[in-house]
Amino acid sequence: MEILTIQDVSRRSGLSEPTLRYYEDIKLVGPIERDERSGHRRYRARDLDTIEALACLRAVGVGIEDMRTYLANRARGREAAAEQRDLLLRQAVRIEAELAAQHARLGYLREKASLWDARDRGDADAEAEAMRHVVAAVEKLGVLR
Amino acid sequence: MEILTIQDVSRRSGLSEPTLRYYEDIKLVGPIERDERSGHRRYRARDLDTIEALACLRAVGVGIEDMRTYLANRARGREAAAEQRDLLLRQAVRIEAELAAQHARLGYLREKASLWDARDRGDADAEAEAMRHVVAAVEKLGVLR
DNA sequence: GAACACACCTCAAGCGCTTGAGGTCAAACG
DNA sequence: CGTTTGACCTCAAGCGCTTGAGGTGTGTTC
Repeated sequence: MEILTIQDVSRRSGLSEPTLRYYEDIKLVGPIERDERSGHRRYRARDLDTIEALACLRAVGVGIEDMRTYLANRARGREAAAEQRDLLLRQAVRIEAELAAQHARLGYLREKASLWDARDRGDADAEAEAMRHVVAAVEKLGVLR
Repeated sequence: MEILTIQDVSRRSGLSEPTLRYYEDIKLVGPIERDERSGHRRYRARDLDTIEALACLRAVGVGIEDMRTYLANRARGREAAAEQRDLLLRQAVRIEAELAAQHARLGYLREKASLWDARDRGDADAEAEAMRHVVAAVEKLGVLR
């Protein structure tokens, strides 16, 4: 029955100390026990388990409300397994879309950079060429119109 | 010399109306002319040009301060071309890193989903197997320690 | 025993927007 | 000619944290 400081938990979970305090404020975790004298947070191993799971979800861009749902499903166990799976699959689909978007963004940046590179070198032909590539990349970005 | 409403600009740039107002508030663009009677914003073609450029930068995750730098470089023209190119390349590198991170995230979500799927089906063997995959995926996520 | 470092605490403000409430103006309808 | 519709306005609060200020507690050093 080990006791962990907020620093320990921060290091092991990858969440910052303010984030850990924040998660407690909004009752996503805890309430966490406190040291009588100092008022400092004292985490238990069970708290760490939960927090590590949340850290993974956060890393994949899951929002607070979905985290609450996740914890609730987890508490219900096998009974809510199908819902849990679907929640995770929906997130996976989201990430796939973002992945495609990132590719388009990268293309745009590279083309735009080479446009300014051509300008820097004073190469008018390369500049005109790069301009066309930028226009094409912007289309893929799907942002304008 | 066409006049554009905020709605026009929103549609063409892909930025929401509140975002356009916000950008004016923080003096990233404008000040934009107003209709005498109604006080509504009236955009000119030059405004739209700037805003479209900002929309692309925003789409690729460039922050407000870097946008300011970008606009300043652009105003300086060829003279600041090298700086402009470097700013864009730095962003490209950032996106590449995020791309790799997204792959890891996607892997984690897929494995975790199949873990809960196994639980849902009550397949203990598949569950144990999926658990190992999850652990491996978490490593790649690089979040816990 | 005083002074320091260090980990922790709380509280408030900032980021880059989004959402919503509440109100104004202009044209169109009955 | 009153009213509805629609696009616009401003202002305030919310999101999910991060950053910073200002203060307390504990353990080590001189």
